[in-house]
Amino acid sequence: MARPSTPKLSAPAIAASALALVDTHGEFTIPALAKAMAVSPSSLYNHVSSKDDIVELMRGRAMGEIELPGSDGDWIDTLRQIARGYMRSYAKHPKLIPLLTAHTVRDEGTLRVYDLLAEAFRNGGFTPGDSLAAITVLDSFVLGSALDAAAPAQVWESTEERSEAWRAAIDAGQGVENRAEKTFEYGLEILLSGFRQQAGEFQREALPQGTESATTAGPSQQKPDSAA
Amino acid sequence: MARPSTPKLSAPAIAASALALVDTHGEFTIPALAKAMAVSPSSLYNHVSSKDDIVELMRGRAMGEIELPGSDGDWIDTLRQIARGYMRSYAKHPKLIPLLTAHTVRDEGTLRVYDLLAEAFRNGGFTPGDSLAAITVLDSFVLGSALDAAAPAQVWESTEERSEAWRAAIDAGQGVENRAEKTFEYGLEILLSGFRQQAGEFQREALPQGTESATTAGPSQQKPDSAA
DNA sequence: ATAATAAAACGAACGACATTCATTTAATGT
DNA sequence: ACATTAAATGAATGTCGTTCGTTTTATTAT
Repeated sequence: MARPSTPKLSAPAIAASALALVDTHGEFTIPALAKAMAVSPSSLYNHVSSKDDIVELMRGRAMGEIELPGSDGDWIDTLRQIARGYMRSYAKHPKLIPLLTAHTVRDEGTLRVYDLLAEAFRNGGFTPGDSLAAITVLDSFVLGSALDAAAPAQVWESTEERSEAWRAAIDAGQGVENRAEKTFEYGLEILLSGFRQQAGEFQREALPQGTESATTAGPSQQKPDSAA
Repeated sequence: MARPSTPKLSAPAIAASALALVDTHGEFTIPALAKAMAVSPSSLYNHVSSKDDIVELMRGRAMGEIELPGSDGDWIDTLRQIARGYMRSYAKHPKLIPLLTAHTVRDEGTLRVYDLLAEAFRNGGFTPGDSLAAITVLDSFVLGSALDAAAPAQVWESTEERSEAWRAAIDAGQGVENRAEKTFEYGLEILLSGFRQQAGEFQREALPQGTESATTAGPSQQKPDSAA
């Protein structure tokens, strides 16, 4: 076959098929992808420059589904929504994550997330240096959570030869709905509480006396206050 | 060459050479490893059953350097020491991490860490269910931090076309000594504070006073679920 | 001591993979 | 209409992970 009337391939189509392949089989290979698209392997290179390129396209596609909040609301709310959207984008394609971690980020949509995070922390009164640290912490947690959620058959199955406390924990986790998501929310609230507290300390330092005015950029949000 | 008087290979030696290769080149391949050991590629299979097997050996070697605390001290201190040791083991071999994330944990030394974590949280008064959530959160953060530290050329370089707040944060981070390590400590303390606070709430709930017995198990965290 | 067995190296070979290139044919622009 | 570009192809290349049969040497049992 030579050039067809209607093109069989395109960069987005390749990304979509590759993502579907990864979602089902956990890995993808050029021959397999070509077969899935009913095409010759070499044909792919008319639209894509390398396999890594395809991985980067998949990242963009997975991240494209994220809903980013405006910067109008409370900065903590903004952080929470970004982190959730980020995490959910990953959670939709668990098998993709190990591929992404081996490669450098180039996707514009992904980089845009860091802009919003930086602005949110600045709104919370963080210095640029503290913002970087906080962004890194949040990013690390989201990435780690995604990885953890992507490895279901990992540690969580091997109760052989393990401690009593560990087996009890595993047993308690059996049959819980959306455990990964709930766990993520749990850790996220801890981090947000820490950020909020730090922001409060900024304000206290800035004031002439030790008064706790919660009025300006207020810690308006309540602590998660578990079980009450 | 046939069987030599003194064996040129052994599983530990292969792991060591492979780890050295990964540390320097960021990747390793059977031919490259064989060449580094002055040996034929097929010879490796007399001591190792697959490439994944070698990866698992590398994990054990990297984790073997961890110093695990006894369970005598304060449970928060125990958690801190475990997390630090875990993180440092990873930090010594940053290039190794992307390889590990693609594979399931089998190494006994690594699994032992989860035993200690479970015991520490139980000592802190955590229910098994809450222990599992907390362990997962801590594990995710450590893993994500290690990944973040392993990707130096990642996001942190591209200040092109980014927001003002982001560029300011990046600038503030330039030239900081041990930024990754400091950032890890920062996030770790936030998490430990959250755990400590939750443990305090356990105790308060356990008191006979104004009891409002709420939830029984699970990551007793409720979504504050923001609007917008 | 000698014979049998297992261990440790090797080279050759296989199948899979990522990628390149020359070639063919169709669409597009002037 | 005609030149140029785009999109597919098959063939070919080099690498990689792995298996197998072979050879030589240690080790073990008798």
